[in-house]
Amino acid sequence: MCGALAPEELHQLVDILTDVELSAHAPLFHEGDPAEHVFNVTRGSIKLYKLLGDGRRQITGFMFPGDFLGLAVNSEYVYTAEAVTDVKLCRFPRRKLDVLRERMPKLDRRLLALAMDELVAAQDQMLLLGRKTAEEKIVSFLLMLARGQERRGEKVDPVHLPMSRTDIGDYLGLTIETVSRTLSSLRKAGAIVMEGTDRVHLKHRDRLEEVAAAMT
Amino acid sequence: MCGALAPEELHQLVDILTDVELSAHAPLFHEGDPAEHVFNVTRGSIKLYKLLGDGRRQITGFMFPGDFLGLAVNSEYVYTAEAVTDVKLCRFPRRKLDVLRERMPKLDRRLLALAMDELVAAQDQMLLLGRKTAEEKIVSFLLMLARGQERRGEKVDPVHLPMSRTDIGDYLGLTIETVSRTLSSLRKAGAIVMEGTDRVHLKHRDRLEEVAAAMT
DNA sequence: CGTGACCTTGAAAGCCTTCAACTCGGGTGG
DNA sequence: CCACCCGAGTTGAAGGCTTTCAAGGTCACG
Repeated sequence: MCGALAPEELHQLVDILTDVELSAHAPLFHEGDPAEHVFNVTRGSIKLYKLLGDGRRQITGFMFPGDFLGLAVNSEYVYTAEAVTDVKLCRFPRRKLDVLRERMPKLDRRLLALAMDELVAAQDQMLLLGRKTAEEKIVSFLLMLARGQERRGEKVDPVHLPMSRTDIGDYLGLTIETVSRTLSSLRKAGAIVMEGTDRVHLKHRDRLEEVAAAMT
Repeated sequence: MCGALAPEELHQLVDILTDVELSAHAPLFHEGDPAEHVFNVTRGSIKLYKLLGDGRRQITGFMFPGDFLGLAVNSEYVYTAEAVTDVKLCRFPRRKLDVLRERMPKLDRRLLALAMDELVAAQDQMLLLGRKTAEEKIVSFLLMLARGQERRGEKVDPVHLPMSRTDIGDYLGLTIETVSRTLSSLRKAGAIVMEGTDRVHLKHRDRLEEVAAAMT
């Protein structure tokens, strides 16, 4: 399944694509490491995060099959990447990618489109982190996961939560307790139905969309 | 001054570059508008923001001379842009840009580099919004402005705050009162010296850097 | 069936917000 | 010329949402 990034451009170079497997919670690379590879997730999920000096953590994104990662500046990764679940990735040497970009200018266009999408997502996340309440954050998160499942052609219901409550909190700027309490209150309000701790059925999705966007 | 984006690529096409001037607080475009142009700030500063349904606002960035803006998806702007101060910009039709990108593949590379830088900044901002305290946010913000002035070759001291307290709050996920109180407390602690309401002298910048990064 | 990791729930505390009043500076018009 | 007004900023006090601290529950695993 290696080659999801740009099949048409890469098929001639499959020999330098390497399949990589990681167990849940295994690190892929750390912020500041020399950025020698870029990756494509083919299976499972990965979290990207940054740390403050005292250990506070902000997860900047979760990556799912089809997603591309390996953002670097000055040849260093700008975030840490860690497997959430067991993961399969496709690895590609950055130097080769650079060579390829020279030869195939269209690749830059493709990468630009990816970067733009990520940038849009990042800005939505800023709005979430800066201005939404805990409930709005949780609802937005659930909807985001649902849309991801839709986009990848997976079943939409139930929404799957492969990550821990701690991870969810570190993604939404909340504590684990607030995440738990908010899910409970949504459940008690009938907005969601939990199936175990990692599957959620969304009820009245249109109403939830309104909550997430703070439509009065 | 039109042409800061990519002088070498664009000098043959200056005829489709248009200088634009805006008064303070004038809107440049709104989220959802058809994205017909891209812009380069040549003078003054601009804020970019997104709104929730009930009016809550998150400023996703401030743009200064040399910065490029006009991010769009599906030909629509994904944020609102508004002049903070009187502003001069260089406007470029997006369709022409697309034509140019066809002819000059290297332009995509340039744009990709810009998008990457913005993405890195966006992730730092997520860490700030999700995990930093009010004091850490304000200190980080002042240092960010200071670095911007350095990068553009302006005087570093004092740091200039062209935007209102409301704007600062909407950028940092705080209220105007918390911004004001935090600046006051930093002043009383001797960490900064205010010169009017819009100029700040940073004392012990190394200590402030530690506060911003939460180095224990 | 004990153990531990993860999750949930309760109670108290705290940081930031909300509400409110006051100050300051600039522009305007009497 | 100066009183007045208005917007922006500051400061105080009370309140609330989320965090912190603490305890208990659940489930997988050895």
